[in-house]
Amino acid sequence: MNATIYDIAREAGVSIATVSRVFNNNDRVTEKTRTKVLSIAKELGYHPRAQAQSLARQSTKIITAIVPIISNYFFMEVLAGMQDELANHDYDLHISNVKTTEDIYNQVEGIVKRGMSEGIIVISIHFPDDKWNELKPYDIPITLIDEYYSDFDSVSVDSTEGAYNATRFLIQQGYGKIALISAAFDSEPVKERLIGYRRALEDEGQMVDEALIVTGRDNDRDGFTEKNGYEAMKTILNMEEPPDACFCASDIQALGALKAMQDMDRSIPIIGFDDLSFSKYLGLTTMRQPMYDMGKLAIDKLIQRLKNNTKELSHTVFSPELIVRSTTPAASIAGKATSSGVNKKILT
Amino acid sequence: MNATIYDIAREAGVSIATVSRVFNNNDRVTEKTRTKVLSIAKELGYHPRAQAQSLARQSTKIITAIVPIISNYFFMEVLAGMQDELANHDYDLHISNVKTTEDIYNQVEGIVKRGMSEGIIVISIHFPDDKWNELKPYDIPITLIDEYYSDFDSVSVDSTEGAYNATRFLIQQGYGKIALISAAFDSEPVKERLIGYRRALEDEGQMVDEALIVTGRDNDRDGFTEKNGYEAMKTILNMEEPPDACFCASDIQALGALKAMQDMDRSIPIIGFDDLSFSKYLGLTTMRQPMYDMGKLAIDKLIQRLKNNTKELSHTVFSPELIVRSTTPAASIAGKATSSGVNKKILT
DNA sequence: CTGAAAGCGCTTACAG
DNA sequence: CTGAAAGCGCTTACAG
Repeated sequence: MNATIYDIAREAGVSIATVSRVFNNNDRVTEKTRTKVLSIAKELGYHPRAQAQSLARQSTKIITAIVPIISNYFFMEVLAGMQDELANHDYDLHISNVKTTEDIYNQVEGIVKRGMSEGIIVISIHFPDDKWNELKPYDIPITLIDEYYSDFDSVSVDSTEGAYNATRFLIQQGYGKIALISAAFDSEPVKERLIGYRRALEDEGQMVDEALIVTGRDNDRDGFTEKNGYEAMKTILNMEEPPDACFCASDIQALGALKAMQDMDRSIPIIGFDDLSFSKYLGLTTMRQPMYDMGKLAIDKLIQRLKNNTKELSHTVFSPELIVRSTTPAASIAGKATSSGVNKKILT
Repeated sequence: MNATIYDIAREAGVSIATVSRVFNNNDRVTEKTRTKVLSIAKELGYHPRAQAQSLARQSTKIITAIVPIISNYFFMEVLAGMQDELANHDYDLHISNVKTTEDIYNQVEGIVKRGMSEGIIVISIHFPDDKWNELKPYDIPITLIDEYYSDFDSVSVDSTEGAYNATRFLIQQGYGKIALISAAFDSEPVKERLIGYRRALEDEGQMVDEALIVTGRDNDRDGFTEKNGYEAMKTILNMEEPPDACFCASDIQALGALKAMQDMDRSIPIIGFDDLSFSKYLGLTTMRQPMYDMGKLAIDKLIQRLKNNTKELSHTVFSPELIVRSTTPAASIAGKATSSGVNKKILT
């Protein structure tokens, strides 16, 4: 069952060039020859070997996605979008995940150098400009997701704006003292969300109370875990003077925070960030990142560039969209029962 | 920056064989030669091309995972386990997803034939035995996840047993009339769960009431969606004589079902199936599938076989573990308030 | 329409 | 320790 083009050629009484042409749908082959080759190929279970084609064609038809870790809802949704878009094109998807415990740049560079793929999508990896710059000479198209660098195509979300709007929304709903559940402080999106949070408060003439910026102890996945949110909310609810409402850096943490409220039988309004597929079913108000679309668009951009490397750079920055659900009732009505079953009680 | 082994050899004044040996850590190279080659390689940004190595070595160092669709929590957790285990080995992960709208077998066979990888993991794809048998002659190790075929290594979960125990648990908790929220009836795991559900009722001397077996209209992802569960639960709660409790074929549907209960401000005990990472934070009682471990184990088995193809076949069948949380209080106390905030009211 | 031959970038016995 | 050469399985000008 490991027939090669030579076996087919011999059996069919043609040259290997002809066999190759048949499999490449080259029209300069008689129908008769084609039929014969195909039937023999089928008989012998022949199929062109991917690596040999890649080498001879100098093109691998593979796109590599580099991700820091796979078990994360954000990546999953992005990946889903990538897969769906890829289905429309003649490329295979290869996934390389880099260990965040080792030098990330070296790992990324290694993947780029190996030349396994024709194009690369880097998801949620943050480098200073000079590092990205070092990657340019390899001359392989790179598209960034959740990151910006001037010389590569990119698609990202304005986290600062999202955090700003989330915080303002809470203020508009009538809440004065707003906490922030943060994730790892050295995470790039977290930094941006912190800026938006601070800016919103400042624009309202409020002093930022650093004690109100909390995060859980769990630092797995940069703190973007249910557990982290759970711990953070416990901290918040145990404060001497708890806040009136809370902006949470991610939906997954918000889920943990919601559970903490239930366990303590208390509740404060909360808004998340992401809009994961299950958030709708949690009644969670959140700032939506179009993750699936980001994945699709990134593949689209990369493939466009693969076709035409001279096309101008394209940077797309999505604005997170406010999705109001039931975890953020207006302060004026917050004392009353809500149908969500979540905000049963508002702390005073 | 597209230096090849020839460029390095020329610059270093050695043969390409020597350069190759340096990069393969062959010890029959003088330290001096090695150092020189390495420094020139670094200077020229050289790195062995993956495809060329694969072709020459007749080994690709790639494992392909074939999945029907990626945006599914089950796959995501399995994939996470695979990635983590793979990190301990010298293999790259390639992901091919097959379209369920086209002939799945042909797609799988095509992937196998292309010879891109040395080993294949097939996740949640179900074929009759003769189809799996057709794949044997290709002589590439295949490990099945969530499926069983006698001649390939496999790791799966006993869905029937899980459903049986879930149903019995509900009965033991004191509920008499138990509904089943099913997903697509032609899905293999769903079929098995249905069997377990029926068997449990029969063992209790109950007639199976077909009207109590419902599913939502949403048939995306075989019906394993929040939406499907939401719809199904609405149907259930709108019955003339609603059931006392409900076994749900998946946690993701259970999440939708929980939301339906909230929206209708009613509630019945519910048990799910999967134990997704967020289920804990929903307080959802469920039958746990060790998805992450399944992924790890599958990679482990595949790599063992890659090392020694004569080792005997290994089939692992996990038993789902009952995880009791707050959505399934005993009937005797169900009327009282629970701290979960979910079972606020039990239908009578 | 078809074939002979070079080339893709490596690895690896075989000699020395 | 090192090199010359064959080979991995294809593709693709170049001729005819």
